[in-house]
Amino acid sequence: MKTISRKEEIIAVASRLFKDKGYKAVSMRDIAKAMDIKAASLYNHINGKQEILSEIILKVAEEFTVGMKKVVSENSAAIDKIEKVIEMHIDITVNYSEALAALNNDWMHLNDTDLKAFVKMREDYEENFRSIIKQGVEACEIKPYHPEVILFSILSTLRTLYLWYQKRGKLDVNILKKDMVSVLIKGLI
Amino acid sequence: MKTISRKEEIIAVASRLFKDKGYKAVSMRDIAKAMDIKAASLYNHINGKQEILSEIILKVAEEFTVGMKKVVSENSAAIDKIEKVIEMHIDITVNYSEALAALNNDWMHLNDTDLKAFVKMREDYEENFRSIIKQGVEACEIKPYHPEVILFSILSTLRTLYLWYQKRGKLDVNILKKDMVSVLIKGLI
DNA sequence: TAACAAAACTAACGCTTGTTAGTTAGAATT
DNA sequence: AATTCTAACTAACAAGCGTTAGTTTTGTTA
Repeated sequence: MKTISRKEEIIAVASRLFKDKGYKAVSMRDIAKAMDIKAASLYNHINGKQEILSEIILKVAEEFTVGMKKVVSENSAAIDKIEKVIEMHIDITVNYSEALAALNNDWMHLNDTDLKAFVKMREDYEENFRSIIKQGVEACEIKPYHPEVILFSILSTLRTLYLWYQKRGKLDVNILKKDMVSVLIKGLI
Repeated sequence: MKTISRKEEIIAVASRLFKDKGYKAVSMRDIAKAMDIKAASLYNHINGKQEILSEIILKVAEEFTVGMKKVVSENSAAIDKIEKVIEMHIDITVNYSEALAALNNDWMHLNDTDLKAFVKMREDYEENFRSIIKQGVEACEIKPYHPEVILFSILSTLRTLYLWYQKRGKLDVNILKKDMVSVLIKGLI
């Protein structure tokens, strides 16, 4: 009986519109028109425009947080952890490809409370990733580049992946994982 | 006697504001307030909001186009060309760090004519880069990964560099170049 | 000092924005 | 059959938007 509620439908439609034009450039009337109803009707299901943005962004942000926590708690080599993070990132990209645009570009339009929560999650995520890389450098699993540059390089690639995943016609996930892991990691060892 | 005109001043201030909140979230009154004048006064120097965006984006886009053309015309190994592209990207990032946010996030709000021009430049740029990589793979200078994945990986990193360059307190350019070239290229050969 | 141009100002325009109030049609429950 | 609930509707609000017209200030040149 698992059907999607009207609220989830609004969020899905909004995600798609936000992806193309950005949060501020999409009006409630735009969202309503895309659903063939009037703007006022949206308020039977959601409390406001900002709430839509929160639901989109925080849901995915929590996925990242949970995924990272799982990887960190593993008892394995740093290089394997990095591989796991890359694969986790790709999985989330595939499952939430529409939401990632808002997460990357419109997070600053969250309300104060949600903004603080988001920034905290993001900082923690980066800090965890940084620790894994440092651990790998110290254990000599990874070449002694500046950890910050490695972190930045991998993270930029993963964070922009959603753009290419959509443009290049939704490639096969397993092939994608294999290629990305190769390109991003092989140079480090 | 090279002083900056009022128009250039507006564009500089707008770049900074667009970087933080995005084109659509910044009003003409915001820009004016940041310059301690009234919104209407801006129109003594510029024709409209969209013109500001065009000036910001197209100026940098042309820098990239010119830079790429120079690299392509060189008579050198593919791997050296890639290195040159990376260095060129870093130079532009350092010189136009404020403008790059608009170029990356707000290009879709350009007017029809400028939008077409921008998209064309961007496609040409990517196509040139792709050719260099293919050439490198065929000449066995580069490992035989899928060229598209290599292109995507390098380009995402370079395109997001402006964010980190600002956050990490404006690192030294030459060190940055050396590290980036290492991390991005060493894994390929 | 008078004339001029540059660049600021005030006031207002038509339009869009997010949102609220009150109403109505149809389906589900009693 | 009567009631309640759900989800749509119309109409309107105050605030903010980009932009224009007309006016005043300011600084330079004749």
